[in-house]
Amino acid sequence: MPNEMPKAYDPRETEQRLYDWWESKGYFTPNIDPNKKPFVIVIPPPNVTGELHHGHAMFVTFEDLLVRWHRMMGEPTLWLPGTDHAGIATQNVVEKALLKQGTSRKELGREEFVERVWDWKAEYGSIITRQIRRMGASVDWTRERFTMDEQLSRAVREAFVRMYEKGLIYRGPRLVNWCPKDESAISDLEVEHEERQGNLWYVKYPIENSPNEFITVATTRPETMLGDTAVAVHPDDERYKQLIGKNALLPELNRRIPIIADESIDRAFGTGAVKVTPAHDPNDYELGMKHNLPFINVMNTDATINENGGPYAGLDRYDARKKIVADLERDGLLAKVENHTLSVGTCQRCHTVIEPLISTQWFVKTKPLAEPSIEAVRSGKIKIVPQRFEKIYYQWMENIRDWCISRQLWWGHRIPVWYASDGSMFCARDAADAQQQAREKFGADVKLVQDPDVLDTWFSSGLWPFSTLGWPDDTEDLRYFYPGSVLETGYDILFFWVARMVMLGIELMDEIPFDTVYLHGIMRHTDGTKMSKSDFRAGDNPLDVIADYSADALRFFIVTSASPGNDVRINLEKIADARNFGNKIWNAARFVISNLGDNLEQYATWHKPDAHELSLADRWILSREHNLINKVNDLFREYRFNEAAQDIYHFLWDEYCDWYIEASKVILNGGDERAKHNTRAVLVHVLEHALRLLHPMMPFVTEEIWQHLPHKGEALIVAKWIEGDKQTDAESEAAFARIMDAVRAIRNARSEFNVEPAKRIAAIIAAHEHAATFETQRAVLAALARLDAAQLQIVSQLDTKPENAYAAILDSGIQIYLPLAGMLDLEKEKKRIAAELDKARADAERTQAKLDSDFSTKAPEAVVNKERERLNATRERIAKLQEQLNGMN
RNA sequence: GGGCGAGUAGCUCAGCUGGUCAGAGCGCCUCGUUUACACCGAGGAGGUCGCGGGUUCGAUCCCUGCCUCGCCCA
Repeated sequence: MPNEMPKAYDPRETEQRLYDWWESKGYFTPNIDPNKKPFVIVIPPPNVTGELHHGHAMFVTFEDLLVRWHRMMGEPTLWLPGTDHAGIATQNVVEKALLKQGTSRKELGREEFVERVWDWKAEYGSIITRQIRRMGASVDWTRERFTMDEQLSRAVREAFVRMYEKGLIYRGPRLVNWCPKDESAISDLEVEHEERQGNLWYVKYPIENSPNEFITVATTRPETMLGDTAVAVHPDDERYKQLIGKNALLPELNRRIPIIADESIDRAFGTGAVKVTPAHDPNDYELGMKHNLPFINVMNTDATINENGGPYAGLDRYDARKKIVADLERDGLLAKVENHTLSVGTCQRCHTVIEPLISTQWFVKTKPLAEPSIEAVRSGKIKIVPQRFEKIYYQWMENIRDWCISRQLWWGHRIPVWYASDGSMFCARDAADAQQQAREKFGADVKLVQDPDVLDTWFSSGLWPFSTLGWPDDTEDLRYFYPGSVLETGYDILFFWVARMVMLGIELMDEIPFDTVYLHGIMRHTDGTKMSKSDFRAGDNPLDVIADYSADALRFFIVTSASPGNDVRINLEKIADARNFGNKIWNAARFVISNLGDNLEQYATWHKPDAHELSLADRWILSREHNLINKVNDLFREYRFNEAAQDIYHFLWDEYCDWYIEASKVILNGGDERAKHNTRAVLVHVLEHALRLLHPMMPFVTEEIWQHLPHKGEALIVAKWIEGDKQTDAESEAAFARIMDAVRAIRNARSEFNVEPAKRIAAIIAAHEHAATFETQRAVLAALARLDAAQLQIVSQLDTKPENAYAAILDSGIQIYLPLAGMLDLEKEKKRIAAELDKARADAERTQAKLDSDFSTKAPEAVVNKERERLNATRERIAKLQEQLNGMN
């Protein structure tokens, strides 16, 4: 098996097979060990509205990375999957689908409609879980949940009842955001504000008993005039002072309304006088409360004008607007019309312009919940990463308003409140309990009717970190896995979801739901638009990208492209590059395995040979590997996964493949069996360690390669993570860096002079104090720079300069001569050397000036020393360049 | 009105607590059938790090003002 590695890695076959294998082995399910602290993430449950897009791939990528990392560290790791019923959103998509089928929600009736939604949920729920599997998510499917599961629904009722009994949930008429299309209230958060072009109409309101006198008000919504119950001006406004206390006559309806004064009126807006419509505007609502004005609702739930609108009753709000404006104009009461940009609120789900409407709804009193939630972050008990989101969190929490949680929808958790015919209200965990309460009150059984409304989806999502673990029951899972560890999600649902979980977790569990919030950015199309389920475009489905490039490639692209908290644009070229990377390490592994000989098993365990038994390249790559391990550990802990990914990429591609493997060929093709053995061991060991570091990002290709490599243990997914406490070997790194410099210089010259790639050339290297080391690397130099080993001279000093030779003088002062007789143009060479000399001199001068300045007294000693050393090296190089130039004259 | 983020090579973007940091990938140019890989290898060109001040021995990275774009909240 191990040696049967095809030339190109085939992810299509591999990924599916490995996922099934992992799952069947039970690796995704944690073992509850009371002696260990578990690592817990609950999935942000995707809405069952439709298929997942790349934005979901983003959370899968980061959460799976965290989870695989912690699992490898030996922590009992739970990543709990599930989906959200997404009340209003799902109801909307199903309604749209019904419309296409020529029917409608209302035509079907509540029961039949809800059944259709369950069908929808079944279909898309399974598509979603299939998508999550294909992305490689190591979630514990044995604990999969849905927000409308019976147990989770019980949690919702329990939470409602407890909070109701505590006075944290109340019911009452308030001005709410009303969506006329959904015919439901929505919360403040579900209103999206957008700038639109509109008009400002100036309307003349006649003054009572003064037929030729008017007060002109400016309004952006003339139709609400029907509900006006006052005109307001600023108390100090000289223009209107004499009118305060008088009455105006509402045009067209001829209602008598008072002219009142209030400090909040902006004298600069319009005419400085405004109409007051307490039942249809948030500011006017406040004014109405303050001045005890009547509240006249002029609209039906579908935004048509109701009977209070007199002659306009029955008209749609915009038709009414047109007619009212026309009538005003006819009556000479329209002073003027201006263009005006205004901000309108629209429904997040259906983009209908929302209508502020007075309606009896259920609310959560949020202040008492927000206070401890603010404190949880302020005290550091909850950490938000990146930290800048903490400020945003505070701003929202500190200005929080009560949360309207009732929805006039059919899909969702019914509000657990029952009414008797006299209006008495019974909040209960179930119908029987409500009946019992009623019996106690009335002394007899009475007919009860349950509140027809359902709860805001986010109310149940807010319970997700504990409802999924069995709450309100006292389960083993709840005791062991709550509170969770990290809550990972997009910053766009910080308020909708994260804040609510914190509030409800603290309130109902008396404990924060997680200690870290990691927020990632938004996935965007190439044109910068946000991906969304409601605007699903071709190419948005991760499965399509996975089919073309592999899940590993998609994931690695996401990890490398998403710097913490920043948005990402989907980029197929980068995904292709990530796929190429997988192929690259696949082929590196093929090389390694094919060079191990027959007894592979001896390389399954790493025994580090004594340093003197290792080649310079061996020591170098081991040190580089240790450096990588330390860095990746640091970066992982700081959630800087993109930087860790870049580091692993460059380590494997540039250092391991381009340099170490190439250097190892010298030994592998040589005759020193002992050295061969050691190099093989290093090749396996370093690759195996790198695979462990990479596994959380590219789980499939790493596992597949790992299974081919000699290894101890059953699977990479449960192999031990490598902690970052590794010693590095600065001396070997510097020594090999000089070899690399020499090779690069020779390659550069070869390229510059168009030396045939296959041609082996002669070289003289004056390596000074490094001559002995260079001598040991003779074969490596010859192989990598394609030198003729027989004509490679390594000396410490050169008595006479070779004639007609290309000269390269490295930063380290090492001189390299390539006898490229016949190819060299002496004059050109002089110019080249002279140019280098100029550059070096300028550099030295700059450094000297720096050292002569306050720099040397004020900068830290280490920094100053570094500059000094640099200056010395540059000076040595200058001397050698000068010498070279002199010799050419 | 308040707040946040972005403006770095042709493109897409990295750059941690200020000290070779001016980087990556792609694209571009020149070479290449070297027995892991053309989903590859070698070499190369390319940027006054939005603009103006300031702090500092030293700023892409800190402060301030401005411009452009995006987002959130009211």
